[in-house]
Amino acid sequence: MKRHVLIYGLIGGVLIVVLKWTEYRFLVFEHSIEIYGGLIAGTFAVLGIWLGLKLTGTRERIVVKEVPVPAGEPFVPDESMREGLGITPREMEILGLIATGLSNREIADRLFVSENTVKTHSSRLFDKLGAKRRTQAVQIGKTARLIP
Amino acid sequence: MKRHVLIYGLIGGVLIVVLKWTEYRFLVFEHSIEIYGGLIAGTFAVLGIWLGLKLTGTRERIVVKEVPVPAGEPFVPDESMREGLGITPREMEILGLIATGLSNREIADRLFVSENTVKTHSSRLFDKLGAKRRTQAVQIGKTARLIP
DNA sequence: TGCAAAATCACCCAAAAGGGTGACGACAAC
DNA sequence: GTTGTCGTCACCCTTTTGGGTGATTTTGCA
Repeated sequence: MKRHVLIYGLIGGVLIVVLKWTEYRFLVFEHSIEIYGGLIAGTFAVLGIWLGLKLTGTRERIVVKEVPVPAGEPFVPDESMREGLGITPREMEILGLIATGLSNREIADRLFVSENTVKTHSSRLFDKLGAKRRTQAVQIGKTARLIP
Repeated sequence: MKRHVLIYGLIGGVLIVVLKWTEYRFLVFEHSIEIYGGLIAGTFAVLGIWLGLKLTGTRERIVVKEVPVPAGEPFVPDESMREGLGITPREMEILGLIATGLSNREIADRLFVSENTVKTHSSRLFDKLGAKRRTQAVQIGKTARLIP
């Protein structure tokens, strides 16, 4: 996003030069004020549109939607299943955080450990679950009742 | 969407008249070319930004509010939610396959399309869901009742 | 029947994820 | 005390993902 502002400033600088040139070229010597005005109007309109488009990259409208959710048991992780697979508590923790859609970096920050640590944990976790990807690990963990 | 362009043109026409007026009012009699140019530049930049803002469709960001409901139903994907987010059927299909833990390559093979196609589908899907990762997309899709 | 949306694919680049290996301290069990 | 598990971290290398851009074809609907 900072790049855009920079580019905008640069283009602005170039424009000043161009406009200064056109000023003496068309205005002073031929006095064609209409061309000058049109030029400025056109370029700035285009520039404005572009800026506006760039600026609205993150414009979102919040829509609150009520969603029915199955009420009932608050879910308890299957401890015996966890033990059976030889998954350590820490690995379970990582699995839960993976399931919420966090990246390794974010998990590392949340648990105050290094990203490498998270990676070894998840690596061993995937191995124990027989998963090749984190999405698969989540899927398996879900069917195994390790996570809700 | 076309209305905006029309309005833009109309305003442009009005502006030309106004500018013509200011030209004789301020420019010819006082020769303040800088003010004239600045005026045009400013107005058109603002106009352009406004147009750009109008042109970009507002993106909807779902905020799910969970409401407890008697559990038991075999799950039906929330069509209104899908439409509301502007997610296409094909993208839904990809979301479902992602949720099962498949890689892009595997999804591509299953749907008989190229991996690139799957990537663009998932890319747009993540954009619409406001997800940065596939695991997050799955999580969001789940809470939005798009997938079981 | 013509336009807009959807679906398809390619290419490049950067970031994230995953695999493999090795290492070190803490702690419990034996 | 030795052994084993657990949690921690590093480094390297490959694969996977994701972002961005651009283009073409299909198709559904006005």
